[in-house]
Amino acid sequence: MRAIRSKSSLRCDHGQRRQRIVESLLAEVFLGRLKAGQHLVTQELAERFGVSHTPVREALISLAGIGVVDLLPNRGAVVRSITPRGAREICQVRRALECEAVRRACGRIDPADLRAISTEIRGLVAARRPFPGRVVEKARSLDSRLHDLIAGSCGNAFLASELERLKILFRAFRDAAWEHDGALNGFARVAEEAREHLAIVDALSEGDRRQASRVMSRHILAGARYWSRVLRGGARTSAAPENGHGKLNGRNPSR
Amino acid sequence: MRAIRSKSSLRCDHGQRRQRIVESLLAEVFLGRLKAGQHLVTQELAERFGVSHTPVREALISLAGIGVVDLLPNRGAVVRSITPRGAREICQVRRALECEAVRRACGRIDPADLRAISTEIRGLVAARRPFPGRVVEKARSLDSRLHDLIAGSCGNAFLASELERLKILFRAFRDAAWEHDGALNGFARVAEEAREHLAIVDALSEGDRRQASRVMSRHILAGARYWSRVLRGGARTSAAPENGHGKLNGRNPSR
DNA sequence: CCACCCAGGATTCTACAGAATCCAGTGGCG
DNA sequence: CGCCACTGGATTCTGTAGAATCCTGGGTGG
Repeated sequence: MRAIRSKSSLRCDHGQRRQRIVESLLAEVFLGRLKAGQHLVTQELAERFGVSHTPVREALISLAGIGVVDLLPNRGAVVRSITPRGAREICQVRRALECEAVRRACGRIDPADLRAISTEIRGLVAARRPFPGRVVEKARSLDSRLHDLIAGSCGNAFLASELERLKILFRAFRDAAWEHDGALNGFARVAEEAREHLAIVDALSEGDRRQASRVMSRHILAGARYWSRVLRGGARTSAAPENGHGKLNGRNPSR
Repeated sequence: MRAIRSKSSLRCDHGQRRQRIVESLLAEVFLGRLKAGQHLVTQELAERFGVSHTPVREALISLAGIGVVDLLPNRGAVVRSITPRGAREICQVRRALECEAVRRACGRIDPADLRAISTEIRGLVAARRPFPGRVVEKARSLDSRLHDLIAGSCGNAFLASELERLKILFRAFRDAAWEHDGALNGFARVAEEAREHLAIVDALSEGDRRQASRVMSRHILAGARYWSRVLRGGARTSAAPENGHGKLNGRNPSR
């Protein structure tokens, strides 16, 4: 049975299956294909991914560690509800940490990196007409790069890893919002975001911690407001109320 | 083979073994029995806990999610080094989040709870002579209760769960510090801590967010300074330099 | 209404394959 | 002659699969 599987296929993803499954499931949650409250059945997932149930289970444990699913003893995993309230809560935490990071990064970032990213942001704003799809993609990538630069330069590796974790949870809302919104308000938001990014970069360039923290705070809150507005205006709420019938009582979460 | 094991022991914790192992390992890390850099071997742990290696693997994945161990692909788990730098980093993150929490908790906490905890703190300070051991224990419990009260009242469940996670990591330093310090500077710190706690409670009672955040920040930093001082002054550094020659050979048995 | 039973699924156990490390023996070089 | 790099096998550990065991929830009959 194992001989049937080609050796090369085993070699190439040995030790990576759990991670691959984690990423696939994350993507599905973020794309809304797996809705909040949905019961994740080990065996189904195993068949779908073409592996046995053990790595699936381990992937679910990892996801529970990240906070994407809840693990109920002897009953399996359910996708954690992403309520508007939960989104707000995550944004608040992220705001606190991003502000801390940007304060600490002040004066530590290589000015050349700042200039480079500043140039790119300006270029993005200037050239956003011809290829709208690409522009959105580029905007995401720039946002990610700026935040990574700050996290990486804040001199606190633990803080950086926490921000990375939050970014994963964050993408859930961002991508869901983009999907709902399409190109409706997206451009306005891209432009707004670019302005916020420039303000952050400027504050960093001048070494003004207080200002950097302030504009970062505004940036996170503006993003949160935009996403929440789009999602509320959209067709669905991304929350699943049907698991509220009192049975999944909080055995203390296994993480 | 399985018939030898008594059925009752199997039945009583089925579905909880992973959790039990996680907690045991956490306790051992915190008590210093498992030192930073130490290699955790699946099979040994399985034998020690009387289970197979699957739940042990899953427990290690959970611990990696918390951040207590590092999972190296194909090489297993090692207890994450607790360097002075890492401790400082965690403290910085915790400070940011505790300040955020206390700001949000301002005006939301039941005044009766505040009065009760305030009374207990004063009682602790007054009565700290007769039973020194008990006093330290009580001080820990009070600290924990105050922070839990704030986290639980900040109106942000996600923030509360993040703080809970940090508290777990935190205990590593705190308990290590207590162990080193014994009763040397402990009483001074207990008294100091009590004053800080009272300041926090007072600020909360008055609904002064800015002040609450300020004293909370000072409280966290003072604790960090105390622990770092004790650990530096103590006999060992709580980091394991002996595996620094790049090999990480797991020859030393894990006990 | 309560006790019992059954199906579905979660958890754990056992066995085995792949990968990394370790160690001794060998040969080259100063 | 002694020391170091390299190589081959042996060992140990991790990762995966399939089977066995156990738990939960719902249905059924008294």
